[in-house]
Amino acid sequence: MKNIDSSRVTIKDIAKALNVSISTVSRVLSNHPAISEATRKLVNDKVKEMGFSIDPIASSFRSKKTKSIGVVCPRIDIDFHSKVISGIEEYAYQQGYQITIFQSQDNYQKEKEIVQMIESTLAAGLIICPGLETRKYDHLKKIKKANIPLVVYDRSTDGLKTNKVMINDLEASFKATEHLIKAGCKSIAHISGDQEVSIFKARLLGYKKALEQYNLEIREELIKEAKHLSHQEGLNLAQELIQGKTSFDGIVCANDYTAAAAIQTLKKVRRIPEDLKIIGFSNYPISTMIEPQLSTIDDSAYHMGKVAAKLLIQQIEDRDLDLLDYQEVLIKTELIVRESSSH
Amino acid sequence: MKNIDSSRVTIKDIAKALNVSISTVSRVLSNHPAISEATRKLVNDKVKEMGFSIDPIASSFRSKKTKSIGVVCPRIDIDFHSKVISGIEEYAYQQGYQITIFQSQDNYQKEKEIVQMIESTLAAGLIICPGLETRKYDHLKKIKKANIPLVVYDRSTDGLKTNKVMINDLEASFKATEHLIKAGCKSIAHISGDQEVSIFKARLLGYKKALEQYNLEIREELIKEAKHLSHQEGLNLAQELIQGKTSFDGIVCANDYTAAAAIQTLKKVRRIPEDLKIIGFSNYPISTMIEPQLSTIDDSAYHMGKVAAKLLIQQIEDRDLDLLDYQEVLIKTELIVRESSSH
DNA sequence: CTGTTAGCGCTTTCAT
DNA sequence: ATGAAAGCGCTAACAG
Repeated sequence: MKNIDSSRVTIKDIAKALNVSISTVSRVLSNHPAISEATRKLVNDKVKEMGFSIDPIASSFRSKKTKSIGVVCPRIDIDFHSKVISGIEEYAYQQGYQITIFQSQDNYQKEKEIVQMIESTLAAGLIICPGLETRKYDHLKKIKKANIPLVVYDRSTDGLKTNKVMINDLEASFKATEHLIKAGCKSIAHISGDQEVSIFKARLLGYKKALEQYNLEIREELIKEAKHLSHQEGLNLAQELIQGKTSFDGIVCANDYTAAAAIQTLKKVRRIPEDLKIIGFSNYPISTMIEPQLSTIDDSAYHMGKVAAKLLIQQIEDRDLDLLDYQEVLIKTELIVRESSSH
Repeated sequence: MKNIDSSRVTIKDIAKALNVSISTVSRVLSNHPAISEATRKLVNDKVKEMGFSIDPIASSFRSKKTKSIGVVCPRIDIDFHSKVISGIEEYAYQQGYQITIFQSQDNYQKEKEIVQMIESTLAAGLIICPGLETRKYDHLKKIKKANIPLVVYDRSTDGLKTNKVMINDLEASFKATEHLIKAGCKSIAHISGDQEVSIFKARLLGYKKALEQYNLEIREELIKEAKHLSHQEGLNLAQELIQGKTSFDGIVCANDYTAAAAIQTLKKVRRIPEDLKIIGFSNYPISTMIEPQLSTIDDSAYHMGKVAAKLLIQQIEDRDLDLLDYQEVLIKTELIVRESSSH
């Protein structure tokens, strides 16, 4: 009758109803070993009967621990990030964690602000994909210093020793290029991404490495940089390639938008895949909707999210273990061969 | 020297350093009016000097208020939801709120579980897009009863009186159909979505309403349901339309994937837009990458997120106001005319 | 195995 | 305009 309006049942209410101490109730709730089966059952039954659920705020306040993971990415509505986050959420939820999401908009100031906020919020951990502008990592070093587990995904962070989950971009791009070579291409062009960004640098390197390894000449005039890897840029660069004087029979693109653009532009003047083979990167929805269907590299974004979450939660729960250690996980990508590169 | 390792500076430390009471410090921090300018400045300076920031957990614990908004959607990695969430995050962050995200996977049990958890977490509010399986709204009614502000987005929830933000699907579909009619189409087909889902029902209704209004006959054999609105279904249904005996000179599709499929299939046998005009729905990236470029309806997902967040935060902060009131906001969509329907 | 007790950092009356 | 003090619900020594 007392709690009729205060709505929330507390462990005190449970204890009183059962004539035990609040510690006993608290112990049952946290699965403390030193509790008899009898009282455990008694308490658990009462908990159900009275519809009690623990107040997570009070619990966090007291224990200085939360079940909340901060996630920072440039934008949520980018296909890749939304998939990664989906993976993070799924794994985290399963493990009893919640995720709180922030968008840095690739703005360094905002990213710092967010990270600082997360630090002061007593988050259990932080998963972040640093923005394009981010060159210094002091904000993340502070997180480490504050002893908050940290995982960086997708972008490399030179000089920051921390857990990282990344696509093996170099290997993936190598595989893509090698695939075209094995399909018979002798002169392969590359539409690359912003060379200020490590993953796009890696994709260019993978392309070059494959050419070298198979004794094909690297021709700079066949390498075109698309800063934003947009469809429109792809259209323009494909046109440039056509107009250039160096002939080519294959194109490795750093994403599927530019690859789709290349297909559209080039299929008007060449037969794909007979005379020209094209491969993209990321396995966007468009890759199956274009004709010919686009071969590509699946970037396993969803899987990456799961791995990032797993790595982080491991750290959170093994907090007492070797904190100085860190690992870099390279996610394997999958070559998906469709019509645009078949032979 | 005392706090050298306890890391966190508290209001107590500030108070001690200044020889004022903790209440004074607390008042300054919460902008209480009854504080002299002198002490306000004194405290604020010390706060900066000592690098103090308020402990949000302790604050929430004491005040029973949080700055955390729960967001529940079927999946984050669906283009539409990721855009809505992006909008929510942007507005919420600006207003000093954080968003905690959950995926129901369109699973009713999981959705209930999540909502219950959010309720017990003392969330400041909840924004939800109910899953496809959800037919009962008891879990949401409980949220309302617990006095937690609630906003539902995208899906209608019959029988639940609450704040809603929805696309005006009927009007949008009407506009799309009307556009084809005005462009000269006399016999228009429709590739519809799952008719168990209210928004797809509304799109079908909008289509029919337009035909009626312009005195065109509704022919059931020109209406094809694509349960999942996938590209493959689009391919199949476009084929069915070709093979049917009823001729048509326009197609209104319930999304861009099926519309893209229709274009691909039909441009082999008809001239688009000269002999056949096609319009999609949602303005997915693919709509500008296909040839001819696809006319479509922009669903303003990002804007919808902003509006949802705004509505919710209004409620949170005007908590004392008329709680029984609720509003339904219909988001205006935009007709985007591209090549596939021009005349 | 169980109970007693001391707070965590803050907000908020109630004084003055 | 400021201070004193109570206590939010829970955890975790410590004591038996």
